[in-house]
Amino acid sequence: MLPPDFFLRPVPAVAHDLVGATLLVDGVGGLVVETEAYDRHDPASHSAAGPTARNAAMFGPPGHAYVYRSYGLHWCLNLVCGDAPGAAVLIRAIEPRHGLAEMRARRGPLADRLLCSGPGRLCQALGVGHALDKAPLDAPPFLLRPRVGPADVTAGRRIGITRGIATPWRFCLAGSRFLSRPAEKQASPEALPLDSARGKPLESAT
DNA sequence: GTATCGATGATCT
DNA sequence: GATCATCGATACC
Repeated sequence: MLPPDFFLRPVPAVAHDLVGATLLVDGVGGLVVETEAYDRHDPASHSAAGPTARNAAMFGPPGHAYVYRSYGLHWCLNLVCGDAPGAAVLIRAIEPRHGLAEMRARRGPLADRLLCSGPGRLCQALGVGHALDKAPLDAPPFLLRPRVGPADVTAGRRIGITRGIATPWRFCLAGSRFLSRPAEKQASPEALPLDSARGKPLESAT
């Protein structure tokens, strides 16, 4: 179980700390390896324009799920959290650890690395759908266990959005083979000259 | 390896 | 009518 106030902190901190946590739905799931943070003052967020029927869960109590349909065919799972209403963490990828047979039955006979490597894929693999919108995360079918040891977590730009693209609120477990896409290179001081020559440096958040 | 495109439907302008 | 917090197939390098 997670500490009671785990979800009451600023969204980027929660998104960061969810990397390495274990997430199961009816016993099926594994290690969270990729997350993204969204909040009310974020043009990329569903909550940016205020409460609507779809995003109601984001304005409800933290510690509950926000599940929405994406592109008409996929489901995406968020964990509502933050120190103000309208914030949530999108779960983008999981390293499959439990219920592999169930996942393959739902997803097809795919390679393990393709089972949960994307927000739509993981929802299909774990059986997450609209029925779990607004469901509490501290009760069945959910099971959330915090990360045990230290983890090497990278921050980078979020994926698949057209606004707020500079905000580095995507968090990945470094070196994981189960990400939806590779993590961005981290701007370490020594590598800066090389990285700058190769690509654009991250712009600052806000 | 990257690029592009169609599926498909709720949501919002 | 346009826009998606996506995925999988296909074409090409």
